[in-house]
Amino acid sequence: MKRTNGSPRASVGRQRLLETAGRLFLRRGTANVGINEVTEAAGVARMTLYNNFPSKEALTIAVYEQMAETVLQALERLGRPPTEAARIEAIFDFFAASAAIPGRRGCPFIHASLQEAEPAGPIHSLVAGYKRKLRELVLGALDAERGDRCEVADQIVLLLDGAVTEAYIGGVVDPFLAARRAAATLLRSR
Amino acid sequence: MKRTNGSPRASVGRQRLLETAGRLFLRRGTANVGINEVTEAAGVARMTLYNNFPSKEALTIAVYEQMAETVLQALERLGRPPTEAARIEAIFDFFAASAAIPGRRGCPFIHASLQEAEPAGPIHSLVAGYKRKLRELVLGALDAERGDRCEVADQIVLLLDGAVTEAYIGGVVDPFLAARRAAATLLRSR
DNA sequence: TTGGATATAGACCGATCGGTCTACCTAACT
DNA sequence: AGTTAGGTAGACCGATCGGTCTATATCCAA
Repeated sequence: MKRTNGSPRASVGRQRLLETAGRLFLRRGTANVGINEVTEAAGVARMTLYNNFPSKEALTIAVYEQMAETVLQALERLGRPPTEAARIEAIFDFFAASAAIPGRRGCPFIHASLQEAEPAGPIHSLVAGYKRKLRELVLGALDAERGDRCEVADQIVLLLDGAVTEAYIGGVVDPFLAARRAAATLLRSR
Repeated sequence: MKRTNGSPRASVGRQRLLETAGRLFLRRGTANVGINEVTEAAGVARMTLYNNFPSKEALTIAVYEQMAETVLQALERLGRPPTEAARIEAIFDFFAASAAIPGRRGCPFIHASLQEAEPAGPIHSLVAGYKRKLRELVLGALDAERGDRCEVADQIVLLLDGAVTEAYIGGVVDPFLAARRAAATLLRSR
């Protein structure tokens, strides 16, 4: 066999497929990107996809699982600035930079969920889990003594969702400016 | 001819198609609902669709144009409660009720935009226009003397977007409660 | 060197899609 | 009564999709 040691799952083709599919799905949506396009862009044979994933749906799920891990890890790597306001600002910085990348279509996870035909299913569960973890992360960035921590965390998540969405849609001129100022006001008025 | 008076465009089949397609598109997305399903559900022949619209895309645009008109008219029909706070509350009531309808998948316009393969195009323009008009409507509900009207309007739109989205995703337990309280705080801290 | 697992290109399949065409029916106006 | 526009049912078309199969090439380990 080719590799005696190391997980056979960690093939180079598999990782290339995950990265390429992720990039294409982000820009056009899971349903609008075909198997042929993914494999060709990844420089991989179509059979390599089906040797690593049982179906396109399985590839899709793996793509967004990895993407969620990557995003949450990047957020944790922001560290812990000394003040609550700075910690929240850093989170807004992260998502503002992310939303500004050309080709972005709002939150990639919401995009994935809205591409599905049915509202339930593994992708929807994955996205719900990601958003809950994001909320936990925001909660952890708030001062522990704060009595309204939970509500403020919810509110900041809503502002993030709204800002990322409007950065794509364009109904609000500078959504991240508005969202940051709103968050600052909410933090101040404890 | 069948009808000498009245616009021939206002055919019964055309309106049935718009309503049926709107209902199906809302629940499953424009790309996940086929022409056959729309015409069968509308109780209309496939040719009736193509006698009233040049293509599925044209039907889709007409559906969301009518939907935007309907939503904005319903919001204007909320009237003008005496206080600013009550006017904003009424808007949140409207969207909370709308988001609670079974089968809803967040904002229907964002859903439509994210179903498209490409980020530009008529649907995206339509959605951007709708969101701008929504922002204008919120702006009009704020006290005229308020110096921070524009920013607060932006912020409330972000909260609405976030709440409608999370009502679908489920990452926040009671998104409209959090959004209302955030809006109240922002209004108070002028 | 050889055996065996992996990757490759590409033909192939059935299903579905948007869209067209045709033949027929119905019902209102002259 | 006859004309005619609009609606209907359904066969049909080309394109695309996800997925399978096969024959060939590659390369590591024994």
